[in-house]
Amino acid sequence: MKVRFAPSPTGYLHVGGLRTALFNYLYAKKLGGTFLLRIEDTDQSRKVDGAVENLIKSLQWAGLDFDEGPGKDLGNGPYAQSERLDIYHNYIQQLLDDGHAYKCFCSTERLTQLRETQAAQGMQTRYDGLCRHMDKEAAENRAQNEAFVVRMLTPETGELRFKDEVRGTIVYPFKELDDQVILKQDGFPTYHLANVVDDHLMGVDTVIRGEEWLPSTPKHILLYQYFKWELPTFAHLPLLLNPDRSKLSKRQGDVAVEDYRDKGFLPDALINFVALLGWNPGDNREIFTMQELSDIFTLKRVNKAGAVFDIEKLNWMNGQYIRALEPNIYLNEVRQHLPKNINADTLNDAALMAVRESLSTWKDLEKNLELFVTDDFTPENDEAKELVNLDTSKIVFKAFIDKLNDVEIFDIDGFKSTMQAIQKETGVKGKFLWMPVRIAITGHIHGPELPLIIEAFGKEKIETRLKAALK
RNA sequence: GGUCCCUUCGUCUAGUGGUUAGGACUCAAGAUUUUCAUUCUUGCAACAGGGGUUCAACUCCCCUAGGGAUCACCA
Repeated sequence: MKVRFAPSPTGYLHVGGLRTALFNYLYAKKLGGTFLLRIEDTDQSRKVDGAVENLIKSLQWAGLDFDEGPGKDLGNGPYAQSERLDIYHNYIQQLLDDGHAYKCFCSTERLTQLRETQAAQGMQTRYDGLCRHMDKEAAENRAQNEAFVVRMLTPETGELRFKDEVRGTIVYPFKELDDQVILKQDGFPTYHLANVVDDHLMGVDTVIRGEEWLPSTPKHILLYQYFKWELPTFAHLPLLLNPDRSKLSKRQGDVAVEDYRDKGFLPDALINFVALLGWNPGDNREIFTMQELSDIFTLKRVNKAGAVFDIEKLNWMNGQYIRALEPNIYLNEVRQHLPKNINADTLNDAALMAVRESLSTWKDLEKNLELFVTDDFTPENDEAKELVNLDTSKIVFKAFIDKLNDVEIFDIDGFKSTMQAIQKETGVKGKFLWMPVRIAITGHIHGPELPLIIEAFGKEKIETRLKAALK
């Protein structure tokens, strides 16, 4: 069993592409098959430097390693279509010889004009077949010194019916099919031809791709029939949508996988989130490792309707992942995702642990960590000022300073019992006991749990700030 | 516009003829007797509409409406 992910190198990996790649990957792992990566770079005008490297990097970041593809030749390479031109030419010639394709000399201008008049008349825009029945010999002669493209011949009547694993049987009337160009003037094949030839030659037997390919699937099937090749299984995935339900696109938010990486999302969380878009396990579980996903993945549970990419839920899920990290892994990750303006040396592990529960993404580190790196601890507003200046607060501060030499203050349980002791001594309790201490040492009304702050701050810092608050 | 696909809470979804239509995110309230957060509890919130079929339809069929994709010498 072999599946493939066949993106065109546009410069980055789209999250929709990530979802397609993921489903292919999961399906291959589930069935013990091969996950192949092929680069569909037949459009020279859209070449982007470094796009392939970037694509592979994003795939790897997400944990989707391919078994076969660029750099991993299993005997079916090369895996970039721009390096397979001779192969395509052979098959196109075969189609020509068999009468399943013909050379077309129509100019771009004529075709554009044709489309315009058709559109103006409310007609379907399609090739009018001018070169379709041209004498073969005449065509060969013209081809000697005229530019041409090759079009595949499509039946004029009848219908094509095929089975889609997620949608069931789909029927297209042949008259809807245009004589698709399969070889461009520049000598490159179009997607349709290259895709079919490669899938066959590379042994791909299951095609899992986005729904946008559904309308061109009949053309691909026709090609398989012309070549007398065995048809692969098709499964068209529902689209990922913008909040307005149009196809997920730039302008309405981030679509590149690297954008999500840069915004501080964990690869596992992104994968988990995207897996649940258009697929579900059939029970109420929502958090899955890659292994769990591949164990239970099945095309039968893929939905038909498009799914809105809801960033709110991704945020929530990412927070779940951050909180579920083993402490040492968490610490290591945080240090790698520290904002540039924060010096890692100024932060101890206790401070990093203190902010963990308030993180949704690594990007939240900056604002949450601020109180641990700043020297400013003046009360943030009038309410805060009032609380530190209360008579009872001063009493609490004094009592606290007296106990500063007890080491156990600085661990969580020790601090709690110290506070209880102070409560007993001073009679101050609740909000009036805790808040003044918080504000005196951080300046803020809100923040992580006080014991965690105390642990992270250490004696010296607390002493100076408490003494300052007494004045 | 033609063709094809789709339609359960705002969003992601469960559901396969008989259910108080379930879960999750978001939002609201409460609790965790220090805040925010976390966590927990509770709550708000949906079968697009109309016809059939059936003792019985969210579930099956038809129509309508709405949404989407696609109609390139781009993938």
